[in-house]
Amino acid sequence: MAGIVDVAREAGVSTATVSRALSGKDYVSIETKELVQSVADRLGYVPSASAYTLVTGRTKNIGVVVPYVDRWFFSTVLEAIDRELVKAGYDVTLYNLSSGDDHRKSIFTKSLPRKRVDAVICVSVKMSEEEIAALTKVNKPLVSLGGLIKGAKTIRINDTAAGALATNHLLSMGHTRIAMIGQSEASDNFYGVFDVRKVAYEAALKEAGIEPRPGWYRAVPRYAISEGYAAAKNLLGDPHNAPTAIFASSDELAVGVLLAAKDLGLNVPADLSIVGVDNHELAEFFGITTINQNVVGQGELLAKTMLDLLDSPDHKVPEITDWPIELIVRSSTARAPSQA
Amino acid sequence: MAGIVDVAREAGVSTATVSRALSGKDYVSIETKELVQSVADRLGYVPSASAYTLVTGRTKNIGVVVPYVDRWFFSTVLEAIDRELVKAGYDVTLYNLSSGDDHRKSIFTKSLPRKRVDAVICVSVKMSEEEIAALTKVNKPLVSLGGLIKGAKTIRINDTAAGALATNHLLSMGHTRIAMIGQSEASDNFYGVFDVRKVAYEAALKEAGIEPRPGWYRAVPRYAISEGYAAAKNLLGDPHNAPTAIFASSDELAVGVLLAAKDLGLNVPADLSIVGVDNHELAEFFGITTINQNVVGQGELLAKTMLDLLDSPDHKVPEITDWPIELIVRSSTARAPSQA
DNA sequence: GAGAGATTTGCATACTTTTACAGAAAATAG
DNA sequence: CTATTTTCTGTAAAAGTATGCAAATCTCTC
Repeated sequence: MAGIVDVAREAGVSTATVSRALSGKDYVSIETKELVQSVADRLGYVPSASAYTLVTGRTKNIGVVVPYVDRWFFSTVLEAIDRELVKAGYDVTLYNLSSGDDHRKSIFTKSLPRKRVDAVICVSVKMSEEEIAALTKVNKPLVSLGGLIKGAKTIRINDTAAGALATNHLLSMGHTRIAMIGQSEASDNFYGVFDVRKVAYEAALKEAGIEPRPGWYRAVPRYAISEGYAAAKNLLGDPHNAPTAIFASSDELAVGVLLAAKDLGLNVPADLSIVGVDNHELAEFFGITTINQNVVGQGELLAKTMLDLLDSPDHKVPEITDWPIELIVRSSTARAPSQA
Repeated sequence: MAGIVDVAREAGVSTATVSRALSGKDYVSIETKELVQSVADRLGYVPSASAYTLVTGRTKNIGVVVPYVDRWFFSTVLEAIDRELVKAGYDVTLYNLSSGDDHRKSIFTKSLPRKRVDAVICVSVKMSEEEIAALTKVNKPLVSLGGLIKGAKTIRINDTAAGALATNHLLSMGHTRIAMIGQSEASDNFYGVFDVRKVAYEAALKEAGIEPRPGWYRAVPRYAISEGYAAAKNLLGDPHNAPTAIFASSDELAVGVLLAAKDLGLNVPADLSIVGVDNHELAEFFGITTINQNVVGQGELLAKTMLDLLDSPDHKVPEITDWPIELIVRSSTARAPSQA
């Protein structure tokens, strides 16, 4: 457990010189620098992070708040964020909201403001007014992905555009019987997109002169293959009154739809067109037409935005950045079957 | 930015009393306690983590090292670990080795020893001798999942038993033409199980008097549906010389095998039996016979073991704990087809 | 009422590092 | 060769909290 005084004594210099030699950001002769360096190595000296933080106020640590970590979107974006931050010399501590509501409070009132982190990144978390206030009060940079946090820089995809893009793609191919599977507002943690995409889907239908049928929107609690499968089985159950196209709010749901269709003997895309969202790895494998939202890219931009903010806190970043989306057409969509 | 001195002044007591009142672990009258509490609340005082750490030596923070975070096993186990640690009042900082090799070194030589964490948990990471030495030198509790780290408490499933269990299940149903798909040693980070399970599979075959065919073991770089699909297409390509059963080293691979079989017009389990490993959510959905390793349970035990160690460092924990596994028979395995 | 014990508080120190300040030595300019 | 600037190093003062020690108050008991 060698401290800075040990290496100072051993090297025959003051602790100030040791500090300067190792940080390398001030005048120090080349010889002493090398001497100190070698002594530090020999003693296995590593500066104490807490002392560093106490005196500088910087932690070199960023908090990342997520609703879950064991779901595709979040683990993927977390990986991307981590990679960027780590490149810049930051550690990341994880604040997982799914660990329980009682814990949630302590995250926002204790952990986050406790000078543990230099900044916080929120990924699709729904926060209360007080929580936002608690965070902004301590005056830490705050950027957010997806969720809408007043006063924080936010990056998101335009879910209205996404819903319209998917629906219009199907409409343009002659479909009029279009159903949708989206996420229900199941969790307090997750800033879901359930509503926005649904509204866009319905608006696009109306624009085309089609009245949306209430029974053709299905809300599922999670983006999982099994959920998409069950919902699709339901939607497609009655062959005489089934949609010819399904817009699934995630690719995992879309895969479930595809499998359900196969099990029902339906031909995709001849009998049923499917479009998903995400450009998940599975979408490529199953040939599913999807809306690419490049989750990794979003995570990287998020992290870079945060680093910018950290470098120059006064640097004005636009409040909301819309991340581009694009339709990727694969083999799960085709023209609507001619009305038999 | 109220400090302890501010609340002390405001409450008309000493900082020592404030500290004791808020920590609640020493004599302090009920009135002063409440007074201090209310003043602290009013001022929005939260103790500085770095000052606390500096004086106590404890960080209330645990480092978790993973090879990746965006893969099922790791995000699942991470979620479980986090939940347990958070319950006990610890934060977790994430050290993701996939962020690059240059960064990897700094994790083990800088971040981890820098008194940032009270302990470290390693999940299936392959570590060099020096890395282990660097960690044990700083004398921090270290527990490991899966990987084999000399001197650290390790929890793992017995992969030899897993390989034997799967293979024997197939043998017991009369299969003699059994192939296997496993993970290749692709990554420097990941302490893979490729070898152990393969050896067990071959041993079980030999024990049954069957000589394993080299071409019937396929190594894939990742546990992904697409990889399993491709490997299976390959294995099953020649109908006259195809296996009647495939042991896939993960359920995701097994799903890929299942889909490949379907595409080839094979009936599962009549024509082909499949057994996976993990008891992944998908295994239940697809009805795949698998070896349940209860990843969540492993993560929880891992975290609890760590907490035990933190409470009583001298408390002897067995070096290696074998986590129980069990065969879950579903509809993907059946007796071997009678030799036509 | 006195002594023993329990309870309550304050004083002062320690934890480890960075950095402003100042002074000394070396380099450069005129 | 002096005056100025640049380079180098040390001294000392923070940063914010926990805690050992001592002093003071209170509660009993005999």
